[in-house]
This record gives sequence, structure tokens and C-alpha cells, in this order.
Amino acid sequence: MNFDLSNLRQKFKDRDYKLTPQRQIILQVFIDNRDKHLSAEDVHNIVRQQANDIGLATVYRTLELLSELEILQKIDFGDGRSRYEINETSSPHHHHHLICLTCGRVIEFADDLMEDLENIIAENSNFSIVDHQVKFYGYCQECQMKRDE
Amino acid sequence: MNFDLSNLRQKFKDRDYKLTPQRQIILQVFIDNRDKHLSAEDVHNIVRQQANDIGLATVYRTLELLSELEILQKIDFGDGRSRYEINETSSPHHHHHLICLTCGRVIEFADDLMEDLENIIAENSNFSIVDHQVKFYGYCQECQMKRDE
DNA sequence: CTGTATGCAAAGCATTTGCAGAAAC
DNA sequence: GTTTCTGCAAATGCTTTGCATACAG
Repeated sequence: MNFDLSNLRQKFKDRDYKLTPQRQIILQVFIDNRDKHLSAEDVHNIVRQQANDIGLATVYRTLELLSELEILQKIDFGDGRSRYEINETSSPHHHHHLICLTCGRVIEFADDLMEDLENIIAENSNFSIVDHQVKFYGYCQECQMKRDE
Repeated sequence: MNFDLSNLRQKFKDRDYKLTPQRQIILQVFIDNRDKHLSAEDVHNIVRQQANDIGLATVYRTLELLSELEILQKIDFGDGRSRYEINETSSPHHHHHLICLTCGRVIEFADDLMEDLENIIAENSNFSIVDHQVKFYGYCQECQMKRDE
């Protein structure tokens, strides 16, 4: 997906949404933090550095909007808050995370095999799959080494 | 896993937990509803039919306890509340759900391929996997048919 | 101009916690 | 008998909402 401003501006225009300064600033946060999984509070804290009067409610409303536009992907790591990442691919797919049970670190991984699995499941269950989320829990390399010490 | 009472009683005793009437009643709810994914509120409502003075806090505390004992499995379908199901297998594995985006129905499916995928990921990423959760979002057969009408 | 977006504060939910009384073992 | 457990109510943490004002198109 293309994340230059003119492209995004069009996406807003198409749906009659206004591209306000607040929304631009929040968008920029995600463009600058492609590899992170930011919570609403994270975004609010970052955003306040350049515009300290943006309300938390606006952040929430914008995150919801950007998810609806498929610019962001909402993810849930089970830590009691929703997190968001920029949706790099055009299809809402490929969100796979390795979550370390010791340090909580989240590691991304690319997949190809899930597609095959999807097809098999679709065949066996008459379920039409449009998206999947996969989380693996375990221990990252660093925590494994610490454990062995 | 064996879910008869004497077995469970032992499990409590081993850890110096008391098998109170409230805990027995809550356990029974899950034994009677093996195929369901019950929220704390669901459990509270069912439990109140036979003992209307069990507090919601006790339900929450018991669900946490039973999860810790690996009698229950806590799952999250992203609907804002935690759900619990009895842990049929001895290892905390094989929780795979097809979630219908139209009606919200949750369909279980058994897997074998995930084990292979786990092994490949472990090799490629030096991540030691102990558990996984997989959710597929899509449309169940019934909703597909309604859609076509 | 007009309807949408914002900030603030208050409300809403699921869940957790403090505490005094109750009850397993 | 003691320690653990319970019920209640209050507190918490994330998120949503109502409303008057501000502003993008």
C-alpha cells in the first residue's frame, strides 16, 4: 500500500471524511513507526509532543476511522488494550506475531503456509475465510539464553 | 484430561486450594457445557439459578484459579470480554476457532498442520513456542447462504 | 455556510481489589 | 482455630459518548 499524503488524502475524500490536522498528525505517527504496535495511549503521548491539546477521545476516534479505512490494522495481544499497526499490504492479511511469555516482546514473522491452511479449512468446514490472526506464545532467543544462565 | 470430582479434588488439594461449594458449582457449569465458550457473566447467570448469592467477583476469581490449574482455557474473541472453555486436552494446545463476521458464531476445528508450522517457525526464528492461538474470520455456511438470497 | 470533527468531562463496561464476615480443613 | 474464601461495594483501566464549540470543505 502506498502511504504518501496525496494518496491518503484521496482515500479520505472518497468517503467524505475530513483530513484534519489532528488526523494528519496521528497518521504521521504510524508512518514514522511502521514496526511498532502502538496503543491509543502510546499514540496520544507521541502526538502530544507536537500538539499538546489533542484529546484522547480524538485519538480513539481517529484510530477507529483509520482501521475502517484499512490504513491501520487493529490487533489484540491480550494485554487489555488494543494496539494498532500500519497495514503494509493491501489485503488485511499476514498479521502474525510471536509473543514472548517472559519479556512480552512481540516479534513479527512472514508466512506463506497459512494460505495453504486456510484453503484446507475452507474446504473441510464450508467456512469462507476472509482474514486470520495467529499468535504464537513462547520464549524469545534472548529470554531462552537468560533462562539457561 | 479426567474431569471426575475426585480427580479435581486432588488437583485442588495438591496446591492447597479449597474446594468450596461455589467452586464446585462453577466447575459443574463447565462440565455441563463442554462445547460452549462462556464469559464470566454467562457463568454468573447460569450459577445463580442454583445459588443466587454467588458474587460476580467470586466467579472471576474462580475462573482465574481454574485457568491457573489448567482446568479451563481462557480465550479471547475480541468482543471485549474473556471467555473460558474446559481444557479437554492435557496440553494447552489446539484452540482454533472460525469466527463468523456476520452472526458471531464460533466454530471449532481440529488441526494437525499447525504443529508443522510451529516447527518451521521455531527453526527460522529461534523462538521457542509453547502455545498458539489461531483465529480465522469469515462467513459461516448459513450466513453465506443468507447472503446469496 | 453547514455539517463534520474536536476537546472536555462524564458515562460505560469488564475486571480487580479492599475489607469484614463466613467457612473449609 | 487459622488461613483461605466469599460477597459486597468501591475502585480501576480502557474505551465510548454527549455536548457545546471550532473548523474543513
